[in-house]
Amino acid sequence: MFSKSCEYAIRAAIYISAEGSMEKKIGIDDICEHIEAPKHFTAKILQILTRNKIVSSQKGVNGGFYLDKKQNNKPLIEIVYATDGSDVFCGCGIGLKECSESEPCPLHEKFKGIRANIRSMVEESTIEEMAKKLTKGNGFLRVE
Amino acid sequence: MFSKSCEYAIRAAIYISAEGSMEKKIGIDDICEHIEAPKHFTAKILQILTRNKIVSSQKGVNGGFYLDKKQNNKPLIEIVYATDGSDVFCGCGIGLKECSESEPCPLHEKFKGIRANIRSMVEESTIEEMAKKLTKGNGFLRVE
DNA sequence: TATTCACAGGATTTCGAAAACATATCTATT
DNA sequence: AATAGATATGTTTTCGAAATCCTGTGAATA
Ligand code: FES
Ligand code: FES
Repeated sequence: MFSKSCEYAIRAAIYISAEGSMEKKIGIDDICEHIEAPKHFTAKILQILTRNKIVSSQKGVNGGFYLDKKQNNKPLIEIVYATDGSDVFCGCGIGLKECSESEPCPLHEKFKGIRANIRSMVEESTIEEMAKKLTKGNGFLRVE
Repeated sequence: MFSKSCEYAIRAAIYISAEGSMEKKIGIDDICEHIEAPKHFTAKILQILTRNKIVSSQKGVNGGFYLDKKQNNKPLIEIVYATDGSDVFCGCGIGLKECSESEPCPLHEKFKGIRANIRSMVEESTIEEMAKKLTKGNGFLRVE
């Protein structure tokens, strides 16, 4: 459904939101350990999020990643767009070059509802809301 | 969501159901042209469907693929299981090693509903029903 | 101002899904 | 029985996502 990049991106953003702040920036090693993701690859993905102003970063000593108030309130869909583009929300469920109402695949009617649900899921969930689950102990970003 | 193999498999099965019969078997070239899929790769996938008794095949002159009455009534989920396994129906939405109720990811509650819908979609749609859309002109397996 | 820490960014490698190839096997037809 | 036409099967190649490596750049601190 989502690419690995996107999955890591969502997990990383939530972790940074839960653990970090303007005063307490989170380093890449810390992030990767807690979300169980490959370091260099994750660093690259965080670059993308930073360029898209979804997370903030600070170079140098005591540097790291953090989210400001505005960024905390962003919905997850922004992360999906930044990493995977809009394909998830408009592609055909069984691989037709394009999904259309005029030449729909046999699954189209049932699938477009699901696609809309996926969109709602990431559109209506903010990074902060997800982070709150972590803090409360109701959510996890890695298992074991 | 589904792998390329699975997408081609679903499209191929529906096409065979719509166009073929015990008397009129469908060849690989015919199939690939009408569902716009790579020939050799699709042949390999049809092997899998044949081994899993989802489609029937006949070698030799005038041979090809077809579906008997029982096979026509099978739900698409059997194709998904044969090609992709059960991961789609039980994996975590943001890539945790495993999805569990005891250590759920922050998206778990919202995602498991979507996952169930995907399952219903392929569980409640039979190959024959999908094929019927083609015959009626309400469904397509390739665009342009 | 020199040094060190941590992110930024380009270049490269790895790995598995996707695709192509080559050969074997089976069957209707002559 | 020989042949031609079709699927079956094992092997190899391609390609892009995923992951790594290496160097550059900015900021804090001593
Ligand atoms: S055409 Fe397949 S989902 Fe719309
Ligand atoms: S743990 Fe992520 S979907 Fe269940």
